[in-house]
Amino acid sequence: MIREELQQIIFNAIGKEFKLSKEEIFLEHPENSDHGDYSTNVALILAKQLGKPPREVAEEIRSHILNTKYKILDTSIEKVEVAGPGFINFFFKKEFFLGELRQMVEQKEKYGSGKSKEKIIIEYSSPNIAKSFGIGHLRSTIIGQAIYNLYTFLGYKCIGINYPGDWGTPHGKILYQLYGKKLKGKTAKEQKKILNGLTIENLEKLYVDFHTELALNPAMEEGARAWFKKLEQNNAEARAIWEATRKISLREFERIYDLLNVKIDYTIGESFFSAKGEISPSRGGEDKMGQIVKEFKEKKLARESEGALIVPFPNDELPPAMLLKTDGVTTYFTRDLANMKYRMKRWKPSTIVIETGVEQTLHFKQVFLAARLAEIVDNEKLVHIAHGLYRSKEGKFSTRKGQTIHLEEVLSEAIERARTIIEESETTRGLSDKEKTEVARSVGIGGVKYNDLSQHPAGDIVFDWEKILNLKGNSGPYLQYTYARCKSIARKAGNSKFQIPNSKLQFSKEELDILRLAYRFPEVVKEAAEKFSPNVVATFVFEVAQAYNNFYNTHRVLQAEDKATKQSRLLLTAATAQIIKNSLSLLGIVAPERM
RNA sequence: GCGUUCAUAGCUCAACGGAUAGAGCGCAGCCCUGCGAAGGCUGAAAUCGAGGUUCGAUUCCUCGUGGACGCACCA
Repeated sequence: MIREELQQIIFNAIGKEFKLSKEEIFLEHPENSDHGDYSTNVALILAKQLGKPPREVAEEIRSHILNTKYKILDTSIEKVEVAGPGFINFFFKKEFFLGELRQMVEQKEKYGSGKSKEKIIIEYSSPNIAKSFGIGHLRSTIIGQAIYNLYTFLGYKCIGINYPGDWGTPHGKILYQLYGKKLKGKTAKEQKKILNGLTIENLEKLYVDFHTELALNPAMEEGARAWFKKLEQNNAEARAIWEATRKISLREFERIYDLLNVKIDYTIGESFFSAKGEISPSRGGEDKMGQIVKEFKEKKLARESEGALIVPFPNDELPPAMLLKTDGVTTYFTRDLANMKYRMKRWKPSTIVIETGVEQTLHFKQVFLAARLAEIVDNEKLVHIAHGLYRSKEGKFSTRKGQTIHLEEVLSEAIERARTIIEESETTRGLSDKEKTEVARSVGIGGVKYNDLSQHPAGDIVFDWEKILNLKGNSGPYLQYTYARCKSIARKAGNSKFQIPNSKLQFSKEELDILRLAYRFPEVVKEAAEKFSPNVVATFVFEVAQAYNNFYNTHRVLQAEDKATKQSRLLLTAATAQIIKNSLSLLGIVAPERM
């Protein structure tokens, strides 16, 4: 990667006595192209240490670079300049851009990919059983999937895990409601029939009703707890109802994942760790929670407090976390530790990434620290990606009050809007009804995904129908449209082979703008992965598309002035299409050839 | 009360301590007898407040203001 090569030659020039590692050498793309393609401020930093004027230091670095026989000086670099207070600016040769262009069209979907051999676990999605898939779970699902795609692209062996909430007291509530309202007094056979006919909406309504009715009848709380206890004790009836609700939910989630083009390698829910052996013998259900409690006791990391078993942290770095409640029941802290232990043992990853909402930040700090104290993990990297929440203009959505915005509703609405535009558009005239349906799906869903992924994961997202369904401006459809436009031109040109234009060819400003962006794709991917921020890719690809559209509106491709120009513009068009397609693919967005 | 985090244009968001703070929506105007107008161009419009560190601060530190999230028997 060109960026790394530049860092290397600067590193060689500044000498090892300065405390800057190669990776710390700051290189930016100046906004103003007069300042070059890359710019570094190292001279400004070193000037302080040396007590010399910054420009003088910059000049020294510059001549050191120019006086060393680097290959890229011949092949790629036009000039190196010292500018302003002491920036060193690098300008690229046309040959460099042409070389990158060639790689884009030759390497296609491999352009920018990496060869890491590390293993990384990514936990994402993790919806709750017996609730419909809300807009809130969209974030974890698609951010997690994008991270998965990014790391896979960089060569990592990724293990994607869905960790659904299929255990705990909320399930007691569902059981209580189901039994009391639908199953009471029925024979086993009748019950089975009723359970088979249930939908996710039924379950969700029961859950919401539970909380409204609870206000009038506080005894329900006790009833729910009793049902959960039955479940824990392997009561056959409780188990049958629970299994049924779980099955309904998982089937529903599969449908959504399919719609979203999300692929998850393993679904291992909370019950896997919580339920005792008898419940899930086929899944090796030994008492994983008990083992954790035992281990923490033996290592003297846990102590009793007010009747509960807690894990205090050294120097009160974090508030204590609870392993066992006063009634002896484990908590989700215990569960996540068991989870960590299980994953370390089964996969031996170098990194574990967990993607959840921000509200769990403290919890995962506690889990990670406790896991280190207990040596469940060693040098492995533990990362919690905490995404902000979807909220309405009024505040947070509450499942309990039934305010959830159903993802499916959003998706159908988006698909419908896309369909309307497709019907009006002339560009899709030749498409069959089936193809139009397919395109509407890609565009509608792509828009919803892009709306989410283009924002920094950490921030909250204000849910706005108009924005999420927007098909114009900085949106998924804008990118898809630009891609389809490029493809259309290629089709009209007969998809002829490209000849790499010779370096005498002059590029217009608009063409250079695209070239100066497109080659950054590999470093953008790397940065997005390192920061666990898919929005870095989104911002980048939007800029590329903008640059292309600007070019498109100022120059002709098919009717270019001469043959050589036409060739180079076709090449540029093909490369742009490739960059857009690769970027969208990392974001999990489909790029239709026509729309 | 304590902790974490955020505050950028009317709205929704970018910006790795760097050069003139970028976009989108919306608003005002312009551009298809030429490759896809789901497009392009032009314009108005912003760093919460007060200090500090720095050659240079939206970015780092302190204080204040306002919001979000969390702080042991929900996950």
